[in-house]
Amino acid sequence: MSILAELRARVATALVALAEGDQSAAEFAAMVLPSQEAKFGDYQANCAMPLGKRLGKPPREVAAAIVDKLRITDLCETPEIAGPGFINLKLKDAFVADKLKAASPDVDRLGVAAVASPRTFVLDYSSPNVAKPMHVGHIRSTVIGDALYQVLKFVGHRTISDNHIGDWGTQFGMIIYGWKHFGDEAAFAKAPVPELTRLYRLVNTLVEYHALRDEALPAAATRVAECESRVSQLELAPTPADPAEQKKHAKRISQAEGQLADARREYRELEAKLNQLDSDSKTRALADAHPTIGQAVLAETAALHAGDATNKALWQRFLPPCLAEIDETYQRLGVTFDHALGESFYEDALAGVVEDLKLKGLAKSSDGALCVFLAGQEAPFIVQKKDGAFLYATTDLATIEYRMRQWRPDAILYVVDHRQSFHFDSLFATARLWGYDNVEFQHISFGTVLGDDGKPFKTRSGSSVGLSGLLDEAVERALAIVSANDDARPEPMLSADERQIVAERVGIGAIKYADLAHNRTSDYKFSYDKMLAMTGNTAAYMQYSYARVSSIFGKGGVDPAQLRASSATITLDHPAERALGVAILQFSEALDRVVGDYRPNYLTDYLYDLAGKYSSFFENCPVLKAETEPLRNSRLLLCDLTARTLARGLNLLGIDVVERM
RNA sequence: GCGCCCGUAGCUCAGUUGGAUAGAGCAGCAGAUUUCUAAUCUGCGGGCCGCAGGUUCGAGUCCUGCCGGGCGUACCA
Repeated sequence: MSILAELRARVATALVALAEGDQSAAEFAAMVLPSQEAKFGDYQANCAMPLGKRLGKPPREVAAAIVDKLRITDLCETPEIAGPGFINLKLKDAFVADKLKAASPDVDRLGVAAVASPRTFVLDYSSPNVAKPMHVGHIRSTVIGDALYQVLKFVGHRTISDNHIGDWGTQFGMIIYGWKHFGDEAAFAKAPVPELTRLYRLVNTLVEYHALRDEALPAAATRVAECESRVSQLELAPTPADPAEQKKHAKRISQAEGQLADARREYRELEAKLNQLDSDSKTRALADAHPTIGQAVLAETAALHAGDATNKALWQRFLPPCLAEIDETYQRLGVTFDHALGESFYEDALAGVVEDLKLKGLAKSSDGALCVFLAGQEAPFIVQKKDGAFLYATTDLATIEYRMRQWRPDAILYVVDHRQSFHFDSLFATARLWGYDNVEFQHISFGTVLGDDGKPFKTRSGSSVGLSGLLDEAVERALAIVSANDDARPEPMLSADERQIVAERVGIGAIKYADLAHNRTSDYKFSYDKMLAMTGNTAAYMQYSYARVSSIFGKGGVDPAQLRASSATITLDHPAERALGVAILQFSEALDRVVGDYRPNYLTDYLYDLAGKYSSFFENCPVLKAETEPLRNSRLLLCDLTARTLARGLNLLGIDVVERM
């Protein structure tokens, strides 16, 4: 149990008589939190104020009553009542020291106990589309999902990761169409994935061309016309006499003008895009030669789904090299999955899902499509198109059915970007109506990765940035930094091979850490310079902190394993030693917070704070040159615990450390 | 139109579910290196937490209304 949990339990016990019942006591006990400032102790109980309100007694009096009932002399100094009724709790140095000593030999878990009642989690993350190159958004899903998986597992839950690969969608119709019309057997034999990517891009461009010309551009033109007429209508309308109405009227006009400007800009952008495609004579010729390519692609997809022998054979031929390519990326990221059941896995279940939804009266026909209409939602959740084809809504429902039957999870987490929140709201609501109302569904949504311009991260030419190129660049930059730094030393300490290993870990770590350190719900700007910075909350800084702590053992000729097993004790006389010691013990609290909100950035924040506490300790407390042998050993034990906490924390985030850098 | 998310220092971002004087890094200024990794550390300056009300012992955090931005919104995923 974490110190926080222990303190809450003690406070809850003290509160039972005061707060009318166990449940209420636990509620108020939850108001025990770590203190923000050292002068307020290590933890504070904030429950006396609201409780005083409820009991109609002065909060300080209530606080005194709580303190009177509190049995914590084994953990804390005498509690202090401050301000309006805060109860400040300061841990006894001896308690902290003993707990650290007890955690020290626990090499893997650092004294972190497994949860008392484990739950079963299915985690759905990464989910790339086969044949469509992976991009930054996939990294974020992969990295956040993997971190949550590792943390949940570490704290003792049963975890199942399942990579829901998109291997059955329209993109395959594109590739099949592309292969039949533009395929190059020799190129495929030589390098299958690049050839398939070429076909995907080509067909996608042609489909886009026609969609642009026949639908998007005319629609934009209509919108411009609508906006124009609205503006002129408003301008012609009589100005109201009432000043307040006048203001509203003026605002409406300016809003309409703003919308008009937006519509015109959008039209110009689409027009420019079309012109660009038009000006490429090759693209233009191909587009003219394939006027109904959009429908044809859907037809190829439908044929695949219907079991067409040719298309199925092509699918079976194309899938393996695509999966191999994706696996290569996972290998580089150090990510593995328990299962990778793609969309195609559910092919046979889809008709049954729809049938069952109809049978239960949940799905109704509307405009020829089978829809689930949900309370409070205008747009229906479509489970079968009017042409008979199934959608990802159908697959997702079939997936829920399978996962519930197969693994009986308490929770299913989907790590998918925030733009799909509407889909997941509908999916979860439908699943509950369907009978899966006893499971926690969570859309672990995350924000968009932006470029320097504040727009979604793209290359200069506007295409999305390929994943491997992204990793390559990070590693390349890391190598330059590592080398420059090492060269600047009086005597360089790293061999060329070592530099390469360090660069790989620092570079990949930088990208992962940047994804994890930001609050997942917000967008963030992708910047190599920032993520590879040696100061601030970055992987490089954390890895450096680790290397710095670790080096002490080599320098001092100390074997950490022997030290842990020895009778050496820990003393916490210096404030920096004490602060570091308390921080180490709070590792499990950080993990609890990650699990509570599914937010890995609580762990990065914790690790950054821990590294800061270590820096302060490092500045103030000589370790190898400590005045006495016991003090030296005590400090070495702190260093060892710090190093292992940093390494374990980073490891849970999927980031590797190095001993020297 | 409707729905969801966001607005915190010049910039990039945190903010422990309502707690005490709002924090980091970068950038700026001033310091620390015969030292255990200076890829570091210490200090200073910098804030009507978008605006206006409300809820209460207490609001960056909750509610309402505005302003500004992003995303989504019937057969792609």
